[in-house]
Amino acid sequence: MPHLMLKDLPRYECLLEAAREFPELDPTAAEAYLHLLRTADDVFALSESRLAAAGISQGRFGVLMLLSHCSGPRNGNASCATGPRTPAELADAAGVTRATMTGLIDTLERDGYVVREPDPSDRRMLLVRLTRKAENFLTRFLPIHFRGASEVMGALSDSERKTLVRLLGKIQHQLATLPPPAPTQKTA
Amino acid sequence: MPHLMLKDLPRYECLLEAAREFPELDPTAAEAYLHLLRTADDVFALSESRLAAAGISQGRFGVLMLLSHCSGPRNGNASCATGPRTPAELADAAGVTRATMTGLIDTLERDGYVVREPDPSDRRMLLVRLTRKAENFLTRFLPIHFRGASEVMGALSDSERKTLVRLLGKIQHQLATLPPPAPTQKTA
DNA sequence: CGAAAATCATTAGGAGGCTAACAGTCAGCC
DNA sequence: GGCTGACTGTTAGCCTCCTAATGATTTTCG
Repeated sequence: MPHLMLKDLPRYECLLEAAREFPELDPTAAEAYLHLLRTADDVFALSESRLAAAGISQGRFGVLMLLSHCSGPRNGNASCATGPRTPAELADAAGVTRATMTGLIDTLERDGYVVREPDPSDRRMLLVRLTRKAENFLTRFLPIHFRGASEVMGALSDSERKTLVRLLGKIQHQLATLPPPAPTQKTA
Repeated sequence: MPHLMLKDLPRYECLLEAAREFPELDPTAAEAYLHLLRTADDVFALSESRLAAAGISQGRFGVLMLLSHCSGPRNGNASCATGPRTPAELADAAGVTRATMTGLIDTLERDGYVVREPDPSDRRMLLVRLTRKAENFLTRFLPIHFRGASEVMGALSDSERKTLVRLLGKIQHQLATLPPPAPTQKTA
């Protein structure tokens, strides 16, 4: 659900002009910043529209993906081992709250994609399982999804992709070092 | 309000493994694709948390930004000329529906950041205007906002920023050439 | 002139986020 | 054996986004 606002990015001259008023505005930084958000938003929107055409939302699709690579036969591969099964594990893996995951599972269960089953060993817990319908959906849709990603990234060569990943990695690393924001003081 | 799901990106070996099952999955494309969405989501989340600390949401902030560079004195610069004034113009500029803009203006007006005024020349229309409170807010917050963007992009040198913008531009161009998705057929 | 079409902003209802509070269940520790 | 605390999933209420339908107004054109 992209909502970046600012559909049309300001042109570089506008950034330069704004920088005269705000010395904190670094034009090249702002340009890269806005392009990053804008491009990712467009990519996200395309993915979402494809999912919507298939009748599912990003959030729900994410849950199906998380469940898919654990409901199949266990592969011994340690790197891609058992996935989440309980609502709490799904929430942690997806990066949303448990309340949100409850809502997602509600709609997925209503639409017949998953079922909740009690955990025999701990009555507090539930186990979420994909239905046949969900497996059929994934079998049908995942090729479309992967092909879509390949098409988007088809604009870049292999070395360009590596460069992009490297630059994004630097940004990620920078994000990890930045302190969390404190509440803005009302009075100067 | 980022909700990318997939908090932890799959490792490259997992992509390779998945590619054995799905020939449509191009591992380097998927890697770049996921990193792009993930990084932008993190950047967006940081920005949102700073805005939340200042007591405003991304959507509302976007509206204030759109209104800010038009309510001031008219500069003759054609590149940064008059901004939107009516709810419909704001919705178009922001890339949201008019109904959504109505809701945003509702809360902004409730909180005293904007006022609605009737358009004297067309009684269907309204003019949205920033209040003194909103201008004070922007004066106080924009430096924080710009500094935040600079900090994030501080991870990259000037040439790296140029490279990033260039690669993102290629992706944007590719997006523009891709056809819009058709509804997924239920039957193969 | 007057009816049809277009455009305006809004409302209603749904989805997916969040926080906070809740009842049920398990584990530990006197 | 029975508290206490930690953990489970859920509920309730709020926010922002969407689509679709509505009423009011302007514009267009026969």
